[in-house]
Amino acid sequence: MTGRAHRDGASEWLRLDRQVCFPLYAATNLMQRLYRPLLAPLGLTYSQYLVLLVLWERGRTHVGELRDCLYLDAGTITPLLKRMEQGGLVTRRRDSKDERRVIIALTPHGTALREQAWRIPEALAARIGFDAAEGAQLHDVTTSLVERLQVLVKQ
Amino acid sequence: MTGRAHRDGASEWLRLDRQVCFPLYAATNLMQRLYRPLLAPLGLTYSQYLVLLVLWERGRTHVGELRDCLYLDAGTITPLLKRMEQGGLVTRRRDSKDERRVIIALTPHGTALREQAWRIPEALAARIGFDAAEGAQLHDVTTSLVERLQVLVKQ
DNA sequence: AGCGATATAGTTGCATGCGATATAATCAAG
DNA sequence: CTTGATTATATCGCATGCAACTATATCGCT
Repeated sequence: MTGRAHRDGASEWLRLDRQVCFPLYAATNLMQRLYRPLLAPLGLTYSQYLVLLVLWERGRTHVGELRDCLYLDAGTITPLLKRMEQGGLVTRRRDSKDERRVIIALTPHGTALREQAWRIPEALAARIGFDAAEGAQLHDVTTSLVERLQVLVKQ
Repeated sequence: MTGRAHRDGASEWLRLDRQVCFPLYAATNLMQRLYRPLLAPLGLTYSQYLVLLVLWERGRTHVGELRDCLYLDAGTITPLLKRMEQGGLVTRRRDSKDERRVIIALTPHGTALREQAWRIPEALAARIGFDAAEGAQLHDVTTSLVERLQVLVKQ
């Protein structure tokens, strides 16, 4: 492979508008910027909101389950849950059946937020103005990408 | 609207597997986890790599142009560029034509990294194993989302 | 020239997000 | 029963990412 071939390869592969991952990255940043003013009145960040989505469905879980559900690292989820405990959203206590585990459960305040939160995704969908087909396509493409990436990250 | 209707609405809108933004968020995190071990040998983070993509195309720019290209905030891009200057990747100097601006240019080291970087997107595409159609669909869907979100974030 | 408005970067404070490492509890093989 | 391996969280250091605010330079209007 010649130096010239390297440069030609670079021209193709290194163009910003050819990157698949960059619009994903940009969309995620912009999306969180749209969520922020909607979640701030509830005292929530986007990742805290995701934790609550899981808890509102399951009632209670443990740290590892949240980590797996949200595709996060242990070093991310533990401080996140401690901040949510400080904020009165969840409780953390060791599982008496297995003292390695920590059970995460909703406080009354965390439970009550559900009644205010359910309007947020609706409001956002309306604001973005997706029609059903576009929204479904985006959902399906990104969900299948997550499934594929998850396997690769685990090796 | 009754309390019962609220809860029914919540059941639909607040399910994690119905969220459009969550798989976007998860895919971005996983994707950066895949990039990290490829970029670490070059001493780069993902956002630093994106800055270099722009500079390899344009040669030199100023801070605001990078901020706009990458859809980042001023509070993100300035410290990022200072770290890249510390790392010997770029230079920062005031524009003599307009002292408000700061010109960002590549150092020889930053320029030379292009010869090692061009294999990264290729390697990643191969690793993820997208066929051309899937990759194109993902690119198009997320790119059009970015365009739409960009308008909303600017108000 | 003078001055208020605008544009461009920088600064501060806070919340992620992750790799590497540490700690404690449970499991498993003998 | 004991001891090494495994599992479940926690901790630490570093790099983002953003809102709010600040400082400086340029522009526009008179």
